[in-house]
Amino acid sequence: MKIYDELVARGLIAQVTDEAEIRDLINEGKATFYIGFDPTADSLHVGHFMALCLMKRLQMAGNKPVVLVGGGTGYIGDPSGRSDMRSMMTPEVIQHNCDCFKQQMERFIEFGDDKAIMVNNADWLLKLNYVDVLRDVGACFSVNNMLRAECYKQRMKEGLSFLEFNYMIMQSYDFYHLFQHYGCNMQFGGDDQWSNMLGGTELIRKKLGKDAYAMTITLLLNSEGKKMGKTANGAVWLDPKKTSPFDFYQYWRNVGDADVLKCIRMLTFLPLEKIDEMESWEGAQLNEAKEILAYELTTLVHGEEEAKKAQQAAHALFAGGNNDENMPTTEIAEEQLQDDGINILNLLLACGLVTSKNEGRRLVTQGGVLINDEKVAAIDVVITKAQLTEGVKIKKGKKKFHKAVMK
RNA sequence: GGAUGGAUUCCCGAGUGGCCAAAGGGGACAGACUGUAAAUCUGCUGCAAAUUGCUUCGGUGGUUCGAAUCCACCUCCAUCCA
Repeated sequence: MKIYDELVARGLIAQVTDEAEIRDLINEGKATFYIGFDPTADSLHVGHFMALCLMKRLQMAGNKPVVLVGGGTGYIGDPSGRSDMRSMMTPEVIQHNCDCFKQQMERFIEFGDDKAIMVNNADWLLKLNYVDVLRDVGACFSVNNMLRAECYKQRMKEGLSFLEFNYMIMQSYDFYHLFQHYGCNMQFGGDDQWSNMLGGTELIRKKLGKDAYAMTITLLLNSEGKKMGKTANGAVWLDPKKTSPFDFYQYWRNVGDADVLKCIRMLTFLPLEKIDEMESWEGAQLNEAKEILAYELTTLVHGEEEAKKAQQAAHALFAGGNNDENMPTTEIAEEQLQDDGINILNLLLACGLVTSKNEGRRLVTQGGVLINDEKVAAIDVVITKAQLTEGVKIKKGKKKFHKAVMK
């Protein structure tokens, strides 16, 4: 099966400008394609992960990836799919984020002279002269058309600044620039980028009279139609310091039944035949599929060793074992004790399991805290120094485990 | 530049002088049921201390015994007019 058909079979492709052309191009490894990443944080997250995988797949098929970090567009902020204006980032922050991105990407994509390259649009965007740009590319854009673009629809109701309105133009300019200087003939991106990407192909056609192509990746939505990779605490990060491999593993281990197969298909590199076999699994059997999903993805992002550790830790905790080797641990210092013990609320707080004593109080009252597998009955329970020296296992709710020991 | 409306606790959204830590919904969290799923039901949702104190309703001042609520100024946003 050729790469294009594989992408289709995996459900990765959302929209394309010209299917026949694109199929030939990437099947024959003749595409030089770019994907843009806006440096809005100091780590990539699951949303970017799909794009990285896609780049990897295309690279394996002989195509040349161009990673574009939005050091320049970061100054503007993409209004697509946002309901409010992004707070402006300082140049220092943008630069720092770009650097972090680069480090993380090197895990996934092979960079090198004839392989993938990374560029930063700050290198050309920041030098632009306003009037020149207006004359040069501004003339090619119809405001009427831009206003019709899906990415601005929502913001038309809530207010859209001129700054953000220009995001599409900057992104289009990027494509135009890459087309000319790097022979980049194709752009990939999330489906929410569709109109921005079309802006680029239009610009290239108008300025150069040549065809360039665009293709969007299906957004990874769960069965409720929400973007995956987001939790209440924010995104699921690829940086192990921001989302531990265990938490990363658990995120995928806990996806809904309806979403497992879709995730496996879209995100893992397992052969399609194997995935098709899983299609018939149902009920509790899907738990197996979830483990496969979690293991595969953790391996891709954090390496096999970390994936194994995470899986073992999960088995130990949920399958009733007592192995607490890989449990997150907090060390309690002598001065945190009072009369050779620590109150349960203070302990929860010290371990970062609650953000306030009130929250801890609620939790304990509702029976949500277990120490060494025994329910904590009252808020005035004290954990003794002797217990802490042994190490205590704290269970918060159903899925959060933590260990506390004396320093 | 002018007119009008608006800014409330994580989000949406009530509240228009004391009974307001602030209705209702969503989300989050916890419990029951389960398969570390979904659905459902229950509880819970500012901070601290035993029924009390402290901080909160865009910002700064003011009126009042008492302000989310009234007044002044400021900031930001939307709609209409230019």
